[in-house]
Amino acid sequence: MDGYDKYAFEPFAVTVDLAVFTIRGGALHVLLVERGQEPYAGRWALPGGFVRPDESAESAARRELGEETGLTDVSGLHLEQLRTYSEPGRDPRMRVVSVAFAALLPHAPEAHGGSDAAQARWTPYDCARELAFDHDRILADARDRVGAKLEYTCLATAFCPSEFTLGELRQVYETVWGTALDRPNFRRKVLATPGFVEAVPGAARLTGGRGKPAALYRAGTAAILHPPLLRPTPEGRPA
Amino acid sequence: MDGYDKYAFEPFAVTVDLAVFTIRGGALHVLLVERGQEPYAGRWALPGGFVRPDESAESAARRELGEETGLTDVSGLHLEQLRTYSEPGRDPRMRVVSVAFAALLPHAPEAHGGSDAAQARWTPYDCARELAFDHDRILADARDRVGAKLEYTCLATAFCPSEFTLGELRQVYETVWGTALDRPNFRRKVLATPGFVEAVPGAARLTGGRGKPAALYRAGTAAILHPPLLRPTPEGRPA
DNA sequence: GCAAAAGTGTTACTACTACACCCATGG
DNA sequence: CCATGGGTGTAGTAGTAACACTTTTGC
Repeated sequence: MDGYDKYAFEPFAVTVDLAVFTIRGGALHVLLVERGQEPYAGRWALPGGFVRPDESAESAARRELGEETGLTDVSGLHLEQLRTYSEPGRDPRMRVVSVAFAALLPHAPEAHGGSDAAQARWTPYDCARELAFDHDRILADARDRVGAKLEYTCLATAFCPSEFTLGELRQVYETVWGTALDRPNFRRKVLATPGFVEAVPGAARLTGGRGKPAALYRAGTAAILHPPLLRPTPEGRPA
Repeated sequence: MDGYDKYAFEPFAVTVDLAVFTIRGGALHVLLVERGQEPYAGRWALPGGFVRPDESAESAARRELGEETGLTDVSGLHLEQLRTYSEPGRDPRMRVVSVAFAALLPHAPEAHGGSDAAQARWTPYDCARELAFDHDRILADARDRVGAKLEYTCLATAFCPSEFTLGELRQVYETVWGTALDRPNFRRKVLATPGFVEAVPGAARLTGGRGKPAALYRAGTAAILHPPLLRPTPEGRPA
């Protein structure tokens, strides 16, 4: 098993697949591209592409993210490796091993084709069904991971613009988790966690057109949330 | 980026690397193999090998686990995908992308060469330094992941034999985390979590030669631990 | 008896839950 | 004025931390 022979095994292709999430109109959206060729021609799929010989999977994912979203600067965006999908039959043509990533975007630029001709579109998560390859599963895994990470990390700010209200931050949780949170308790929890958010002095903004203007905050420097912000136990869990 | 051409890119080799943990004498140990050839000849490395054309990375990892440990049945052992390492220069000879896994073994069978000739040895985690390739980093990542998963899953029972005492289970936490836990509180926490452990009626065992015989338990059916069993905040964390 | 490990009890405190309530703004 | 969303207060409770204490074994 230790003999490295470049030709001892059938070559593998290595790709990256991206689950790019954003929140639009109170619903979780994911970026999909329409496939132009077989297999799965005409079907929607997660954006992605080959890892080039001179780059890591992380570099490839960030490059693809820029190409697909059309954003000029993707260096600050949160990009997280999920896991690698390697079942032998997952691509009918050849052996393709895919490293999956999740990305979180604050504001949704209208999707466009990017550098290649493929059509790209923001799709509500619940409508993203019957994707090409095993992308249904990758997408579901990505959402699970993002939801879990909201509990014990400060990841939620990655969905928000540089300045945001606590109501917008709470909407991130409610949208990803699909549950309502108690507003006063959420506020206290966030403010009691040092480094989660920092206030923008004096700034305020109206959110829904009505109501009291809300104070603005920026993302803090902390990365983990301790103690965690546990989602309400839906029912299936013990305790 | 969507043109699948098997020869458009330099071929990648795909391997698995395994961080196999066990607990021996109150210390966390990891299984290492000695490399017989360049590069890194004579250095210690994590066990692993190529993914074959007809198997997934998970299958390859379980196959390698059986070969390296000499265990006849590895089907029930906990095996968890960590992440994939794909930096271009991580193997000096060719482009190797490696999917890393962590495995947890209850009792430590004396290591032996396994099916191939390489020497294998259980090494205390703290002595596993200067490994081949980027295995230092993989090993550190594996330990971090296992430590984190002890907090919110029932994974700790994977380190224990089929019947174990609560003292042994507590030692798992203390060994992996490197901190002491309050014995009475740990006991209550574990027993208060439905499905974590189930009592073996009437059974008892002496643990340290002295002391009161401890009741025996088996691993339960629950997988997640809710609420989590948080490790004592070392200092670096907020709150 | 003494040391060691298992097991039980108790108190104080943290953190969260579920509300009621007030404030500021647009219509 | 009312509806809407932001912000504050507070009592009850679940869960944890930090002990003291008893029990059962080997030496």
